[in-house]
Amino acid sequence: MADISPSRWDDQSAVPEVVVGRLPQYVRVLKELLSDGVEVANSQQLGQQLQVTPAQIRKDLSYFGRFGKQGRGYSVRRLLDELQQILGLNEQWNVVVVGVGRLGKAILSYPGFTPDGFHIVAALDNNPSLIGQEVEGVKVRAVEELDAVVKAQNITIAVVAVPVRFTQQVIDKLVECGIRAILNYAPTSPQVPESVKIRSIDPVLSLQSMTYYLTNGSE
Amino acid sequence: MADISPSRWDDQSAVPEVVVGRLPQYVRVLKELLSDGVEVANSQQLGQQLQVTPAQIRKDLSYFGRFGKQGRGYSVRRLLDELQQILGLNEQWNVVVVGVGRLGKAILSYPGFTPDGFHIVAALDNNPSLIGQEVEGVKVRAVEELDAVVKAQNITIAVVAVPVRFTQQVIDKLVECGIRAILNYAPTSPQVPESVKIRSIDPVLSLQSMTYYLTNGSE
DNA sequence: AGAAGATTGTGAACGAATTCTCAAATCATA
DNA sequence: TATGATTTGAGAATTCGTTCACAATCTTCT
Repeated sequence: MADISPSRWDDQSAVPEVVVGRLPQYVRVLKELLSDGVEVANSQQLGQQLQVTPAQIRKDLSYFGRFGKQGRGYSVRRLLDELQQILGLNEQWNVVVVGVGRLGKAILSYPGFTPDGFHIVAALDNNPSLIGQEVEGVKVRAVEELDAVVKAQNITIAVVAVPVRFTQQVIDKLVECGIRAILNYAPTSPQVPESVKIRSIDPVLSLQSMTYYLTNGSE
Repeated sequence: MADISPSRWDDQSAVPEVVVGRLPQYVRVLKELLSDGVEVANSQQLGQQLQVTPAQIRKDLSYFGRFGKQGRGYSVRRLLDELQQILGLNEQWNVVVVGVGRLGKAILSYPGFTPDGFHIVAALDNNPSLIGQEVEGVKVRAVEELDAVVKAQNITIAVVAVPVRFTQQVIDKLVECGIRAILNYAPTSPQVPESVKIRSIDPVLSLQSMTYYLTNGSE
């Protein structure tokens, strides 16, 4: 069954990570077009919306298949479906939030996750006065219950919103429990094994990379 | 005064944007090392913390000067100072938040901006029942007052936390007022002129780019 | 049905970013 | 002060990502 591949280090025709990073944006735009009643769009039009070249869109899509029609363009509905399939956006993803402080509460009350299939089904904290309380319809439980909660509720994704000094140890625990995707809100760059995906939400870093241009820009 | 340059499109020895994007992370790590009492660090050690190769750190820094000593490494304090200087992090940056809904309020109450020199000095909304109220010590004013507020309070950076459908028009207004750095929290990719820097905070996009690997990963 | 026009998909060319490599510089030790 | 061990800085080599260019294919119009 398996290929008689000599070296097993690198994957087949691996899709570059930058490409995967752009697909969700394509999905966004396609959804918008669809709700505007647009049935067909070509790479030129898509590129305009997204500020990328038509060639890039075509090349990106070509990693996954042939979704367009020459002389015409892409069926918005078809392409949207395909991309959602590729990204796994048809599934429901159960999410645990670790850390129910100011930030964690804001995340629990953020209405933007659910419409895209990300369901926050559990919340953990180590503050005794929080444990047992309900926040946004989710009962807060002790961090010690992590493993049980992850297994019981079939959780695959974790959102981390704990103070910096706890971040690494929390993430280590998450990895132990088999979590393979982490969204980190703490202002630090935690270490994870290669097999685990992590993205950090870090507004201060974003600001700091812009002040460079404000300081050194045209003057 | 101006150079007699034939084409004025590209800057001198422009620093790649990816490099600028990494500098704030270097600053983070250096601050941590300093507070741990570490006086000297070499590119190997820095790279370990940051998950980048030593060569990359040296190359990145070489765009800005020669900060290290052969056979020894970098003075943590010196390098930190230099990078903060380069990024303009010694200055105080005044920030306006546009949109004081759930998200805007969370941003106003986020304690992570101030220690890094980003001061939220104004908040705008178009909701009459919010205007005039104080949120986290900042009085909410009407969006119409944008221009006056930006001028009066010497604001250079804007944070946008309005509903998607208002985002582009708000950003257009900000650009008109001379704002040149925008941190956008709305789930959309707004268009800005080249001279304006924009970064988007978009947790859903981050999640969606990870589900790709959960769906198509090792199986 | 045939011709003219549009647009994809993809190999090739190009450009950008990362990593390699090593001379030059510094430090540590005797 | 000389020797050996480190480590930087930066050109060269390499890898990675984007854009070009065009054959193949589909649409539209007469």
